[in-house]
Amino acid sequence: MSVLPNRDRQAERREATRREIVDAAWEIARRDGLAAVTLREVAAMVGMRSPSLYSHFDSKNAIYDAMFGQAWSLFLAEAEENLERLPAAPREALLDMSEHFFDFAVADLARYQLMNQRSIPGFVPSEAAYAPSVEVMERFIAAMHRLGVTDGADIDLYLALCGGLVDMQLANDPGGDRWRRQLPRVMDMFADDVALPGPPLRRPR
Amino acid sequence: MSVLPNRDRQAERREATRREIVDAAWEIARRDGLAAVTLREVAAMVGMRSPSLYSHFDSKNAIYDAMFGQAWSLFLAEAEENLERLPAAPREALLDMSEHFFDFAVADLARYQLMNQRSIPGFVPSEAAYAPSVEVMERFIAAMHRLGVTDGADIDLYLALCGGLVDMQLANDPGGDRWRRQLPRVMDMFADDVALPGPPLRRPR
DNA sequence: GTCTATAATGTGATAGAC
DNA sequence: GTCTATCACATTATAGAC
Repeated sequence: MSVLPNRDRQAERREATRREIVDAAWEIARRDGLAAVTLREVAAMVGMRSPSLYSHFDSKNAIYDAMFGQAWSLFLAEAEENLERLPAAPREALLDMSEHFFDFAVADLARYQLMNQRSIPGFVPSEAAYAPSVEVMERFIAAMHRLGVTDGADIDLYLALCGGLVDMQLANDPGGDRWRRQLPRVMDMFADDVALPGPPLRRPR
Repeated sequence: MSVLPNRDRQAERREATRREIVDAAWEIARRDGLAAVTLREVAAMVGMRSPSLYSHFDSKNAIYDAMFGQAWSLFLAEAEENLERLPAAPREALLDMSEHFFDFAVADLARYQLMNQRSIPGFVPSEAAYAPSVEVMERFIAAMHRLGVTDGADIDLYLALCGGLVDMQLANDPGGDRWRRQLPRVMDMFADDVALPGPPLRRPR
């Protein structure tokens, strides 16, 4: 009878190479912008010629797709962790969630553009790469329900508030905290509007 | 003595051609995305070969630069108009401004990306193209002052609120009004927070 | 000044040898 | 799985006709 190894070393090696390629693409994207990624430079960074990349990815967009999925998977893992350890007080919990999202977004502009803006013409994430972002959304909505926020419009609003602060921070004060420090104020405005209990996060004016 | 014509017909023709080129670029950008603009297609649309474009623009980025300047100049013209005819009631005025910005932004995704997001690697707007956006900002701040909003942090917040709703609308409900219809609510939240007088725009919950 | 013709360089992608 | 060779095409630039 044949004896199968319990680990597929070849598949592991292959996965490691795919990861190397994706990491190189991230490095270029962070340095020069998402659209500045070229297959030649990616290949050079991992010690290949560009055609060899096609043994690992079907196209350049397939690399973007892997980057998209990886970014959302990472955020999903962080969000699971974050949502489990939320403060008991609803307003504190809101602030905690928003700060976590904000810091993740602001840490990497290229990543944020890939995850949340459609800046690469023709790139549409695959079902598989999209899945973790759906999962994030489901868990986020569940967490909001536990805080007492159940109306879809309220959740839409919360997302717009966080996203707006992030966008301004990235566009007009990268590396600073001019918009980040308004998070407690905005969370209070939101909590007041949806009538969440508890003392305000900051002193009223 | 020499008689100079009082109109430079040649310069006029030249300006008209530049405008044709920019319009063609907008058409492609709206159809396929900002980064999908190619000199070949632009040239073909205006009946030229691509090298001829260099008689009118120094580079592809110079075309983006003209587009950037044109978009902000158009918004400046609209904003001047809008800011002159604001309702007297501060809350109504806030809503009016935000709806105007929102509708302008949502009407053209490619234009919004060029104006407000850095999605073209290496493209940095020139001083001249940037000028109208600075002018918009100055006039907007003056208008806010007239409404009684003078704190820089409050103005930062207002911009983030509007931008956040726009981004969500464009990304998650293009063509719809899922976030637009929250504008009155958000304007009330803001007006309450900065203690603007007047009745609320919408019925409190 | 404005165009056509052409070319140098760089890009994503494919075919086929090994 | 990686390479060489090559493709089709875009970008950018120069030379020269008109």
